[in-house]
Amino acid sequence: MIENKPINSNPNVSVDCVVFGFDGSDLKVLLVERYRRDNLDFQDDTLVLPGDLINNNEDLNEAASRVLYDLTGLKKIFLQQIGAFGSPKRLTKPKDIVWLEAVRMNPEARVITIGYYALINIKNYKVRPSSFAKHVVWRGYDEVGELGFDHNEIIVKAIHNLRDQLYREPIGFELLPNHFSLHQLYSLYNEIMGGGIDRRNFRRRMLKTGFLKETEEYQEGVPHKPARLYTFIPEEFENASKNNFKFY
Amino acid sequence: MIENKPINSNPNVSVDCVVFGFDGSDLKVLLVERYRRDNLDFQDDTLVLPGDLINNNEDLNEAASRVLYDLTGLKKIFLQQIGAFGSPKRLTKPKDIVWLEAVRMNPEARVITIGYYALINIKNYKVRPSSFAKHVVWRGYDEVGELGFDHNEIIVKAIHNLRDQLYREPIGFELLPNHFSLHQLYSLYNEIMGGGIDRRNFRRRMLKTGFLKETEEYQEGVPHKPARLYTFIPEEFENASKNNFKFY
DNA sequence: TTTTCAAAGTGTAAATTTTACACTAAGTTT
DNA sequence: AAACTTAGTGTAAAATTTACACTTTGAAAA
Repeated sequence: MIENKPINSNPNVSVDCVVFGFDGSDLKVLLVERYRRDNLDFQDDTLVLPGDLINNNEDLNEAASRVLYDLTGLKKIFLQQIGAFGSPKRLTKPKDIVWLEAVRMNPEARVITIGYYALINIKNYKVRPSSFAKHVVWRGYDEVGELGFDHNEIIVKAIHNLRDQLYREPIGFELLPNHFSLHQLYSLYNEIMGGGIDRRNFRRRMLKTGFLKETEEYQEGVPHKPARLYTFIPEEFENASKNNFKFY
Repeated sequence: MIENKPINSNPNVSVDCVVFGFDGSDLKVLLVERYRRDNLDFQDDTLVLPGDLINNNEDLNEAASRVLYDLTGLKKIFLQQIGAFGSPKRLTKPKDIVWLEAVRMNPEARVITIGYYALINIKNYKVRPSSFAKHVVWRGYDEVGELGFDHNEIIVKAIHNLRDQLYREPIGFELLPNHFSLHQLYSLYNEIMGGGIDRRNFRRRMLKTGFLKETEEYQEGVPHKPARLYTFIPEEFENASKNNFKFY
């Protein structure tokens, strides 16, 4: 199936997105089965990151947003560029070549990809009932196995970047519902940072920042004392950022 | 002057390098006068970052290294990727278009550039006596004026990245001679971070890290007490990095 | 040779931040 | 009513960070 892309698709530059989601205990990554996505007529169980060639008239961020919209139906997803991946060998695994020849108009073309990571609230992402969803799968970020192309490398970089940002920018909230318990927030941080965070100290520190506001809502349907829900106030964060703020 | 580039030069992807140098008190950036570099027959006083289209068979880092080698004669320069810049408008200033039409085989091509920053010991960079050097100029990093293309944006990103890394990775030493005084190191950090660092505390902290070793050498030719020179021990840094090291 | 100048080099006490740690409270299920 | 599960809370010790000023040393000038 050779692509029927817009003529203005650029053969040399693509974007690939590491979409993170948090299910309450594990940090997951969204992967696609490329042979099903692309309706190939041969078997190939390779998983890859969602991605595509860019169009010549679109910005890189736009391209990444487009890819995510096509995949999830979501707009305004949190997106962060993590850099360019351009090894001349990045598309030279045997299966990758087969795939390129089946799908690309010029399979020999040198392709540089721009990596992004995206954060979505996994609850907002409704798996579409159509065949569309059949090629999509969530995997624990450290259990993805060997992906196609250089996509393992991109995930590693994305994780680094995510950890780096987690205590500098208020990005964790992107992965949670609008109203969340401190336990959810704690689990998220603890999971992303690889464990070892003290629960009480974490709670104190987060509250001290002043950009969590308590709501009058509580957890529901849990078989124990329900936790109070909090919400993140972006304005307070902006404020704090101006005046020598230290998250941690 | 249309370029006589290797055929395998990729029309859609370039690299641009923000080369930082430190002269003892100011952080400088290396810029080129593009009309002189490219022997154009019209006047154009625009300054730009050193950069070039990549070749199809070379890695992105290789391309950046090549650009720096061509410019400075130096190999093994410290290089760090800072990301891709790909706005469709990034080459649309009037003067930029004139330049593209004079120099590029396909001036309309969409070009994504991969930004790098490089750190060099300014003393090692001998301005070549030939005409080669005539198009090169050092400028204070915050006094570069309006550059061609989107190169101001790239510098801003480079500075951010540099500041970010300065206390995490031992990159400051790249800008200094092998043997340096603590005063030089202090000035460097203080300049890059925008001032306000306490001199005594800085000295203590740096020594405490354990990856500075004192030499038996002293400053020479200064009209006051000569400072002891130190040297950076990469092995000690690697060591410290493994065991929960915190620079700051 | 003495004085002057400029930067090198040094220590401490107070404030702040970080860390380690365990029991009571509240709601649900049995 | 008892048992279970997670929510929610405080403190003291240790470590780190901060603020701050005088003495030393060598070269240059007088």
